[in-house]
Amino acid sequence: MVTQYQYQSPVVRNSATAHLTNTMRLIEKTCVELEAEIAKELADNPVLQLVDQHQCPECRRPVDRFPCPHCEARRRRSDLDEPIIYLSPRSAALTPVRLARDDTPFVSRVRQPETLREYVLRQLVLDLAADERSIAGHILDRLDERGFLTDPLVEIAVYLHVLPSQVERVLKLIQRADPVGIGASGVRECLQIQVEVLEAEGVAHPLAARVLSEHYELLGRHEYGVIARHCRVSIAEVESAAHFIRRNLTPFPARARWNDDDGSQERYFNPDARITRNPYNPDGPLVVELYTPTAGSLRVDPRIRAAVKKVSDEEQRAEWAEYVDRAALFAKCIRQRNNAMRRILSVIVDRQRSFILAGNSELIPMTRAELAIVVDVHESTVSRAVAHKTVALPSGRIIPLARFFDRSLPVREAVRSIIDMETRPLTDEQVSVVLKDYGYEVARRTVAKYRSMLGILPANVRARQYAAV
DNA sequence: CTATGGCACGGATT
DNA sequence: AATCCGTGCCATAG
Repeated sequence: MVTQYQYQSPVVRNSATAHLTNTMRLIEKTCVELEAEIAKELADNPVLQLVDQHQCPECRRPVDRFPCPHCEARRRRSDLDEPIIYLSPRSAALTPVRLARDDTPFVSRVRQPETLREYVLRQLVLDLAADERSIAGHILDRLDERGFLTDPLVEIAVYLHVLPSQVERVLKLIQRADPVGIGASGVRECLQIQVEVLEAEGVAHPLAARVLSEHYELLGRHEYGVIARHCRVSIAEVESAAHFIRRNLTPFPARARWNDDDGSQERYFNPDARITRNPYNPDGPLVVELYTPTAGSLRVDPRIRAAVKKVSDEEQRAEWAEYVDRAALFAKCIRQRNNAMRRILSVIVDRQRSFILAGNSELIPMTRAELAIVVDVHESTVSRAVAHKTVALPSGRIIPLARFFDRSLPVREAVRSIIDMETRPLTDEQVSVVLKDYGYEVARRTVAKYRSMLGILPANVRARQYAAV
């Protein structure tokens, strides 16, 4: 295998291979990342030219506004049966993200969708000294999927060669940042932190903190009577504290906000494409706006190309010719990337129309491999194209492109609706039986998995909740 | 005894 | 080749 080719590399030894590698690399990039990539290349390569900021990237006609009126006019046509895709400069649709000037790891590495790690870091930037940032980053990297930090504090300090007290300070900040309680050592500490923070915000229950710190085990076993005796208060008061805890605290803050499926809490920004209905033909094919990082298109500056040929000095000419080749290569790769994205999106939007319009339960299972065959690209290309990217749906929701390939989403949706409609708590086994009527053959164990993914408590606990009401 | 969650295995997917 | 996902088995809690 050829070593990773870099644009900075002075010599393009094998242009065919380099071309492939580069296209792959670019397909992986989200629109925002590509914007940075292009900016860098434009700065590095004097031959590369961004032509006509007022040119439609789709039809190449000069335009004074986006979306391009000509392309928009195409949307009026109702005789098309394929999704309409047009390229649109992101800057025309969205406020551009300010690109980081310095190379602080957390700004420049921002990917979409925004991860918990970045979300938390952004909140803390101002509170952290430069050397504390790397501590914060390390801690956030080490969180398990529940959002807890299982490594001992001292171990982290040793690993990073810093004082434990420093790590402690950073950890404290993280624990109190927005998904309150992440970075705790376990559920118990997590809940205690949440109570603390809520108290500071003026939301408090007289007994909650005490019950949590002194009678955590009993609370888990719902032994309210015993707790009441210990604290010398009535059972009703303990129950009210328990209710407060259930109501206001979450044992898994990371999961509640980030790994949920219901969409209400998703925090994705800067989509790579936007899907809308065709206003002129609402029942016709959907319209996809595929965002491109730049207005206009990239090309080799023709004046320079001509001038290079006339350079008499052999060595000089070779050097410039290299720039020309590299610029041409880069422009071609960008075009190819956009083209691949377009073809892939077109098929996805065509197939998943009802999912896009109606919601999770309508998702038609499809694999990246299938799509690769239809679009006639390698499956790894599809993988790269959908990785890390997000699309805005007509509803305004922004979802990861990879969600279109989630086989179990409709089943999970069914699980949710079955439990929503239940009159008495159904056990996982019973849910599994009901699912059969819906046409989903799912093992009991799998129902349990989906249920926990949805953040729905087990049947026996739900029974208590109903009783409490 | 029943319901659930952890662990781990194997097959599919990437 | 690595990762993800569904599932079976088993221990545990109620």
